Amino acid sequence: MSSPISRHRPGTAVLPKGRERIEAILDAATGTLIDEGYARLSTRKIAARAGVRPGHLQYYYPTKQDVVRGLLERYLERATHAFGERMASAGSTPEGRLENALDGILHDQQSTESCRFFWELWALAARDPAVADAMQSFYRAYWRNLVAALLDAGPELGRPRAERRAALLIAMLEGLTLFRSRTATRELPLPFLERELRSLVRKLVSDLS
Amino acid sequence: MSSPISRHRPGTAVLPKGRERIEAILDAATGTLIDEGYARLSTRKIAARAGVRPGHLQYYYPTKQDVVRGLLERYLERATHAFGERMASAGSTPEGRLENALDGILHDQQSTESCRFFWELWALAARDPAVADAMQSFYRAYWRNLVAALLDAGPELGRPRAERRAALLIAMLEGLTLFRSRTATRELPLPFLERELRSLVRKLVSDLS
DNA sequence: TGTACATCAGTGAACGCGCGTTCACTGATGTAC
DNA sequence: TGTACATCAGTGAACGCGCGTTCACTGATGTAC
Repeated sequence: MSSPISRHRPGTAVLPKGRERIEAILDAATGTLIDEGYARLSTRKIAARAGVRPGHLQYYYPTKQDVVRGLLERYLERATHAFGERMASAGSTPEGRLENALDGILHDQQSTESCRFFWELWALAARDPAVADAMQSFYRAYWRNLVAALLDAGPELGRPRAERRAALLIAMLEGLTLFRSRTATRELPLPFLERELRSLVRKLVSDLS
Repeated sequence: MSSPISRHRPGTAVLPKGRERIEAILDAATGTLIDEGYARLSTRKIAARAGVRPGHLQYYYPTKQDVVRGLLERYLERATHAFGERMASAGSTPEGRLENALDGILHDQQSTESCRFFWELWALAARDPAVADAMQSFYRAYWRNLVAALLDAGPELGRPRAERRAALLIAMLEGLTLFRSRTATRELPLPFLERELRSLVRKLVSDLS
């Protein structure tokens, strides 16, 4: 859960009203980060968007850095949770579960917002150790889930190979975000790319060479 | 070549001294972008680093946006050129050339600076259409080169399939930058990842399914 | 149930700062005759 | 070769602005008795 550092004492109580404010602030911060990027993100904009006075923001988050860390924590927690749910549900075969997970990831990527959000985070992680830590633990969870899914679908792979392939798969999926929007080339339509990706995943699960 | 917009008239001449200044300014801007990120990049820092007065910067680049576009143009031109050279040289077999290109890319990724630079660019491209355009034409060139290399090494692939696989390969390579530094998980050592990547590339070249 | 008090939530003015950019100006360099 | 002039390069002060944060303060809400 998001744990703001209050103005007065770190362990101070937060009433329902306060909890709502915190959510509003993190929503506003996330929205502004996505809409305008970190370079244009300011505490005053966040405050305005959250319907709060500039000075009041400091009551919940003493510094700008704290807000960013707060929103990051909340976002990644939710993402990790959603991913776990997706993997757990929709049982059927192991291969089917893997496909499900893939569907979910690719679906998330369709939103420009979530792509933008991660692009900002990658840049941010290079500057702020706390962001880097959060990202790392997010990717670790992501990776472990994928390793498990690969091993489930192809137990004969062996753990080391599954671990490497899961990492490559994540790299590819993250890199694919660049082919959304206009960053990378758009000469080849995404649906074809996705089909090729799925067949590649099938290879990653079965090929032992 | 970098084409600055002078203060007085767009088509104005640039003397040797001016050309040196421009290089110094772009060097300073690139360095600051890498060291501090776009969020902390300021014209005054660039000017200071380039050994130029704040007001003088505007003589060569009227706005901050112009400097950024200038440095981007220069950087991507150089990168494209270097990549082309690498592909052209070191003849031997088509497979060998592909390996060479791969070596070059992976080698570049070893520098934290170049990773950081691209992370900034991805975030930036989402905000500035000019940056997005530059990135897109860069990736298009990159992609075309890779398609040619794949077809060279495995003509039986056919162009459409080679195009898709080249795109996936680029996505994976770009995504791999996240496994450098601390952004993604570091539990599995990179050399192993790279070995797996190379064997995957061999599959991409030969597998027709 | 009413009162007193501690705690939580919110306000408004102000601070000092670095920013991007402008502008009138001076100096240096090239060019034409 | 010397001079006059156009052009290029560089200076320094100043502008208005939005920023992150502080602080003394007020209002609202919960809690103990």
